[in-house]
Amino acid sequence: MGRAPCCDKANVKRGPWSPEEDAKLRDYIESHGTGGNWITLPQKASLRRCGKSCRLRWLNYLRPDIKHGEFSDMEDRIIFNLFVAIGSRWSIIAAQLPGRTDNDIKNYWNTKLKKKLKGLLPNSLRTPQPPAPPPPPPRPHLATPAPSSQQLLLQPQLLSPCSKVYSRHAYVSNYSIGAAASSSVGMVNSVGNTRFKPFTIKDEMFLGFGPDPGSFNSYENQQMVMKIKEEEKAVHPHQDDGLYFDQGIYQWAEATCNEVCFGSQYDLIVG
DNA sequence: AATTTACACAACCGCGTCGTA
DNA sequence: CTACGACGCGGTTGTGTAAAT
Repeated sequence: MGRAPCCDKANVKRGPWSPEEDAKLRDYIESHGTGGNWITLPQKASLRRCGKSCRLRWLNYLRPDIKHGEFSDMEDRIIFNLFVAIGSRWSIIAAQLPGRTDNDIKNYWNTKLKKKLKGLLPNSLRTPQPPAPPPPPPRPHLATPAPSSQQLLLQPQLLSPCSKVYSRHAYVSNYSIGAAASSSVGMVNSVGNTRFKPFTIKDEMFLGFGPDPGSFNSYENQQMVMKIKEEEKAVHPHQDDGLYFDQGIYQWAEATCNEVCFGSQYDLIVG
């Protein structure tokens, strides 16, 4: 016994929407709203379409605030960074890109961005994965050497407690994330409200995440971020902590980065 | 010019979740 | 507590079009 279909498929039109159907749906929603019930909407709007199809058409195409056209470099980075951090959670990623839909981003990722990323990875790290290389030498300027991503992959116990946020994708890919959410936990729990500032990273950069000093993982890094935070606070006394952090880190990253790069090899530091 | 292939994106499908009776 | 309906999400498929042969 399968699930009952959501509509009578025999009496419902499928396939591409005509301009007339678009106009009917748009007119109806603009004058009546969705009424909170997509199932009954097509009948009310005199459309021979499934309610689900109407919902999709409206949300992904007809909504007035939809942004069509090319993705910007900044949008590319946000998508890339979030995908590495949280995987294929398209709706969450879309929440960070005003005017873009989850479907749009998913298509864009599958058709373009994935290839773009693949082109940027060194041959040795493209799928299938080769045998594990020897671990990189410890970073000289860290008080305590951070585990390499390879080590993290092999020793998953090292990932707690913050691994919930910067998920397995980061370690498995052996590639960096360059995203700072205002709170590493908030990013997952209340992503809709999270200020998100993307930036690119380079090999020599060491980043901690989150405005809470406890989430940093090297003393030097913590000091650096706290310093930036204080400076930001002096300049923008009316903004809250999360924003100081994001702006400060962003500026720091910009100042440290000489060139823009995706997927630069990088040892992810887990707080 | 005709055909094939590759690509982009719109649309569908099925499942999980949530709210409600 | 349970059943049911509706919604939302992510994976997959379908379709139109441009590029290549």
